[in-house]
Amino acid sequence: MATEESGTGLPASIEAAWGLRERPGKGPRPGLTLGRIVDAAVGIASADGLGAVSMSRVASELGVSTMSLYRYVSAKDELLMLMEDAAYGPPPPGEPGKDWRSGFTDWARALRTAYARHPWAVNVPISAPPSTPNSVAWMERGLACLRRTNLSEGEKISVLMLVSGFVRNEARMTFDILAAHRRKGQSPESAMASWAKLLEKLTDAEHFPAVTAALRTGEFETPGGPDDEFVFGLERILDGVEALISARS
Amino acid sequence: MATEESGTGLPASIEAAWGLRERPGKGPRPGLTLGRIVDAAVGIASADGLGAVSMSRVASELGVSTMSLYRYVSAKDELLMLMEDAAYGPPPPGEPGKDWRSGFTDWARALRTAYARHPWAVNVPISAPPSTPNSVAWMERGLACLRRTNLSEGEKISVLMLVSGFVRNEARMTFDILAAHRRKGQSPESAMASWAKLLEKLTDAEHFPAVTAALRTGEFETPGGPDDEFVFGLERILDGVEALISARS
DNA sequence: GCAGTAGCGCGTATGGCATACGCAGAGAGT
DNA sequence: ACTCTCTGCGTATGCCATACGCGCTACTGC
Repeated sequence: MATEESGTGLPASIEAAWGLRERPGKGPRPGLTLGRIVDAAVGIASADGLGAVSMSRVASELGVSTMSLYRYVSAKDELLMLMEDAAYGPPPPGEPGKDWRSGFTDWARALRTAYARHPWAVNVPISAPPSTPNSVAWMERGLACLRRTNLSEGEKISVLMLVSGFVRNEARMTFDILAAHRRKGQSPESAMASWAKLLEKLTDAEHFPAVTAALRTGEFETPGGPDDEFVFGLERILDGVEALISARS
Repeated sequence: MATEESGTGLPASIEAAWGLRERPGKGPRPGLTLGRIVDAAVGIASADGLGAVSMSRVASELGVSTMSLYRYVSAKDELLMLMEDAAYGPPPPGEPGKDWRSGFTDWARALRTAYARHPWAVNVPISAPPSTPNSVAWMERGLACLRRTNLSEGEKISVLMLVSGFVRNEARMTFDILAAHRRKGQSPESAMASWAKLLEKLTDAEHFPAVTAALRTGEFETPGGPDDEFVFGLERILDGVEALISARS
């Protein structure tokens, strides 16, 4: 069975990404590397979106046949996992002098930047907790920011999941919806405004008083942009975490 | 063009879901309804997952040909939007006497319950802000919980997005990863534990000190279950919102 | 009552997709 | 030199969404 080895339970290609797995010097030399395959797939996704990534497209980009790829990757979702890992890249180092909150804010912003650079990454389906090299490295960096707090280890992990989930979700909303809006020929800036217009047509004050009230203030039209939405959410969450930390001391 | 009408910019089938669109008594009586199609699709998704929902499968479930469905829905993603809307269902009424926080907590828990009933719904790709009847009704209810706070309308919407995004993301993690784990033949309870085992094999104390420290406490093994994770995250976020509300008064 | 016409169901066809299977040749270890 | 494993890949299967156009239905205006 090519899907397991060394008892990690991980797919073979993911083990290869961790640098386990030596070449058994038997048959012909491989003409490809996992890295080249992943790079080609990432290039396609960056150019034409995740939907354009097909095994045959990746293969033809590399000048090989479709089925050759299956010598390196046992299924397409392994390739997707590796693409996501490549999208994250190694986490930024992090400055040791900083308090947990500003360090963690940097971490979250850096993660968001990674998604901004590779918007397709938010659409990779997640079927397992983080287990690729860069994912775990990001997790390590995030936990390191929380090291000096009085949170329990379990709480640190919960906070990490909470914030990374927020960043991912926020990135998805932002980059995905804006991209879809652009695809429909509208300018990305007009997304909120045309949503408001739509809701005005669909809702009436009797059945939707709260929505109507929100629409009346016109604040849909001046949302301040997606970046403000990100900052707002992150600040709220970190305020909540800070409250927990304070309650502990 | 069948994709637009009445200037809402909405797909025809979504307008139909809003109850706009009268039948122009011209041609033969339709043999199907949008509702029956959506119900069939939901049934398939509930039984075999979202991936099992194909136009031909839905059609054969209804005893009609594949292409008949396209008289009611102009593309598969419209069907998916309608399925998602059906998964939410109408929001619970909400008790008027409650303060914002407990009302909003109820709202979030109810939303999570809706996802728990239809785990496939978290995998419906989002390409637009909420614009189906039940989505907007849930939004109305959520905003109503925040009515008596001193937040601006824009902030209320931001808070709503923050919390609904959290619920969706948390549901995805929980139900999706557990389902994948179950599919691999493992018991859902062992998911966290086997992740910990995996990380122990992949990380060393030199390169991953924080992860190693977290693993050493053994808190991975006793995570308290996904429900605790949900409650923890929600409490943190609401603490943050509460801090904002207090700062305003 | 009758023609026109819009809406309906559906058969057929196109062009994608992931991937199972097995073959031919490479090349290291014996 | 022989064997055995690993390589690349051609072929084939069975999915998928959906464009197009035909024959039919049943209501509207005459």
